[in-house]
Amino acid sequence: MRPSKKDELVSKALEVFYRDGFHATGMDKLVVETGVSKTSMYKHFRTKEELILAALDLRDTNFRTWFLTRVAELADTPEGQLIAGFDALAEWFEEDNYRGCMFIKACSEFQEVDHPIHQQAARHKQILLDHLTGLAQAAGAKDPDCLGSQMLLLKEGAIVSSVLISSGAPARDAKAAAQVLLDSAVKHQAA
Amino acid sequence: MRPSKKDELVSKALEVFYRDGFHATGMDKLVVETGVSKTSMYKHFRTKEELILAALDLRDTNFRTWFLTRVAELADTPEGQLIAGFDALAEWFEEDNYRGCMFIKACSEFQEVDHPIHQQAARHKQILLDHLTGLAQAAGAKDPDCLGSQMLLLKEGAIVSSVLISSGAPARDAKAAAQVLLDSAVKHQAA
DNA sequence: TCGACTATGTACAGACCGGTACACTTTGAG
DNA sequence: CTCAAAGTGTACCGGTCTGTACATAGTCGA
Repeated sequence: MRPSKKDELVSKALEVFYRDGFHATGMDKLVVETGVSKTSMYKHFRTKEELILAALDLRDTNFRTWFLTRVAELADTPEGQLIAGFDALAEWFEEDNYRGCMFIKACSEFQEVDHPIHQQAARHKQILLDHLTGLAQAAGAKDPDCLGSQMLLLKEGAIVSSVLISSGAPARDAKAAAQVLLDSAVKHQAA
Repeated sequence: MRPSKKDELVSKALEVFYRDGFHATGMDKLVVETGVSKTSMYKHFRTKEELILAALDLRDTNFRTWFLTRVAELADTPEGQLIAGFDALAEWFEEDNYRGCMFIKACSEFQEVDHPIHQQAARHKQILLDHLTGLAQAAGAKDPDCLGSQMLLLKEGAIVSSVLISSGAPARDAKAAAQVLLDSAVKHQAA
């Protein structure tokens, strides 16, 4: 099938970028790994940046789909889902090829705030934030924006820490923290 | 003076690496920015990696010195210092040239866990973690390891979020979260 | 079978990478 | 002043980067 060819390239590029980084991955390496010719590659993507953006877009879709699905499997109340997110993270951290958050890395390598890659990463995080804020609101938190932001903080922190200390432990600590914050925010509401 | 020349090179390299990233910064650019010749540069540092390690070492010293000093100025009890750390972060986020955490970026660009650069970054975080755990213990937390880890999680999360959304707001949310966690951990202890 | 058109592969351009060879300038001892 | 040792600047190495020109192979209507 023709259209899947491009998707296949993006998928493979995503894998290599995630594994080796953006600047450290040359188009030559991608050409070798995907098996297509350079010409074909540049037919589908005019520049490397366009390929990176496509890879990030795929990553955004994949990750959010996986995360939302997994969380929905683990819990069916807003409160439960906020907490379950950290169990999902813990599972992610245990994966063999876990290398941290691709969007954090993208922002590390492309730092200018107005860079398309930076902005795409920011968009991804914003969507997650909106989701968490929505859950916080549904859970009846006193200040949903604050609680949502805090949940995201804990998630980012857990991701970064898990990479830096090569351990899944941060997910557990983050989950415990989330529980305390959630209880506090909801209790405040009730009081 | 001889030793200061090398320090000067490291200092300038640190600035450029922090601003532009590691892979994106070539030795040629550093040579131009520092004004020395390439030969001199390679007299002081045998490889680029050695220069990066020296820059990270300087960063480690500078950051920890600044952080500990600032926190000590802001509070003089363990509890107060745990919270004041987030005020210090907020000030950092407001700096003009703020670009996030250099060590997170280093790990993003050099992902192999056994890479010297990765390990040096991990060491930096470990020292911070030990410090925070110590404060948590002094504050009388029930589980100092957990609380210290959570404080670090919130810090990392705030740093990452502040970069991704280009705002200092995460520091405020992280501080609020830290206060709740601290109260909870200490109250548990008393109960 | 032909011929126009599209997709692919190869080989290369021009710039830049980390790193070095070597000629040069400066310095200090005698 | 002489001369060797140390420090400096320039020009360059092979390799790799992103991106392209061009020749070839495959496809489809007539």
